[in-house]
Amino acid sequence: MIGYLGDKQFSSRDELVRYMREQLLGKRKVAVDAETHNLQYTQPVGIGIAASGEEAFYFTIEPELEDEIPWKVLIDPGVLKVFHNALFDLNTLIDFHIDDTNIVDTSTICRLLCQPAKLTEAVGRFLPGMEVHDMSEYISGSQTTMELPLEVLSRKCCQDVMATYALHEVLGELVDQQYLAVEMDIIPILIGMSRRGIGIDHEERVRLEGKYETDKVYYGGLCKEYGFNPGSSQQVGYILAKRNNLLPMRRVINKRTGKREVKISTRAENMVVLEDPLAQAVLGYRKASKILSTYLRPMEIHDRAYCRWHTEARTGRITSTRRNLQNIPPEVRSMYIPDNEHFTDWDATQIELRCLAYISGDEEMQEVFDSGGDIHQDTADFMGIERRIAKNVGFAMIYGATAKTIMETAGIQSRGMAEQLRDMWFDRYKMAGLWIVTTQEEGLRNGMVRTLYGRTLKLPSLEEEREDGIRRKAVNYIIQGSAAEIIKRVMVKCSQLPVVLQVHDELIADGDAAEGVRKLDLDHIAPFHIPFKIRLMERWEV
DNA sequence: CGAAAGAGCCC
DNA sequence: GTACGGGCTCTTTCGT
Repeated sequence: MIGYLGDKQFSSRDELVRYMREQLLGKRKVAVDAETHNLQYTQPVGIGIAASGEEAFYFTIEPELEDEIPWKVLIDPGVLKVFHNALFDLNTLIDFHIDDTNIVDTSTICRLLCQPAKLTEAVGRFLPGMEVHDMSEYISGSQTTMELPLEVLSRKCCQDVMATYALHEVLGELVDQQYLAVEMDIIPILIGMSRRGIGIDHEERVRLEGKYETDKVYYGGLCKEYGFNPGSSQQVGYILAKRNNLLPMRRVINKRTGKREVKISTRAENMVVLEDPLAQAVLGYRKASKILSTYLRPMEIHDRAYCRWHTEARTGRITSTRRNLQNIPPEVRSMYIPDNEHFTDWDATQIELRCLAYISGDEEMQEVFDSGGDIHQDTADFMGIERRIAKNVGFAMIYGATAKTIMETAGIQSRGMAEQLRDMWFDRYKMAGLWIVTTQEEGLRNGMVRTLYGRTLKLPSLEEEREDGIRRKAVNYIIQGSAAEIIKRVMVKCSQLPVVLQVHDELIADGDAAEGVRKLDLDHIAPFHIPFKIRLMERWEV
């Protein structure tokens, strides 16, 4: 079936096909949207194509695929294909071998412009008068698009592509084209990673499950003897309080009931210091059950590990979802195995502090990095403290931590001591310190900051967040966002390698890619030096 | 049943 | 009297 939305009338299908041929073939740019069975990724049921903001065509996808026109257009690298959320559409259309080199994505453009990325919202803002609808207006919950009358789906899809086309006309030129190109190059890479997945050694998985199951049963049994569920922080809090353990209390207003409540915090950081063996049992239980329920059990039903990659993090970071593979604890990494004997791992060493050194223009810090020194050791030597603590202070600076949190995370006795450490850090790295302060002020004034490559990151407003929170974000967004965009450029440069995983400052490829990585000269990808540490391993190691 | 809260895993 | 940036997922709890 072919659908049409526009102001033409056709007396026959042949006439429509003829017209469509005229309108679509030979165009340099079209907007595309795929409709799927449901809101999860599945098979596409139809695609919409528009070569203008005024009319669009809809093709149902049938087994015979008799209509060759959409595919002729979509496989052509000479045609710019505009999507709104290309990551989704290209993934659903993967079996049709759509060209993915000449694409652009209006949702990414919206995000780069700090505008709402949802199609209905973006259209509402930039194309008032254009009609688009959210799928939720048509279907709810478990319903599928299949249950919609064809005409309704066709009309909706046509409206979406027309809007996407128009949105690109309006916004396309407003963003930095080079920056946009990197974002677009990332999309096929992420799809490739999503589809490739990672091998699982199920024998190893079973071994690990046995180990943590034993722990869980043991600690769980201990708690059961005392009649409470260690999985319930509420029960844990009451029991431990009754046994005279000192834990922090929080007075909080329950959002649902509006009543004031006192809550006992049973977080691990609060409980490790307790003498009570029951507290330690709870911690043992939590550790084991976390690893079982989040990292081991869910893999039982899967041959390989797959996740979906996204680019919507506020700082421009890439994230992994639907079985997050970016937070696998070292304890269970051994169950991930390569398809080709090895994994090759390369990571950008201390990329965030290097960003800070470069962006702030801090010469002391740059000097340490340029001479191949160890920044944390340098800090430690200057301050006369352990490296571990110096490292903590360094991170605290990037995160904008207060003296109190430095004290807690670095395990320092007094608050005064933590303040002293922070002051010494400012003294050692004067420019960086100055930059942090001025960045906070500018962030507060402008409501946004800019990264290394010029991406604008919006900060929360004073209505949404306290001033000190905004100050911290101003600094951190620049550092984290800049590191993220460097890594994205690295990924694009590594696009010929079989990369299976990205963990923020680290990439992992299947097989021995060490030589391939070395050849790419990644150390000079940014305007400053970033050494990449390359490792070859037989399974995912720590 | 779903949302919120609390916890804990990663960089 | 004062919460460290960005993520994701799991379990419990509680109101509907």
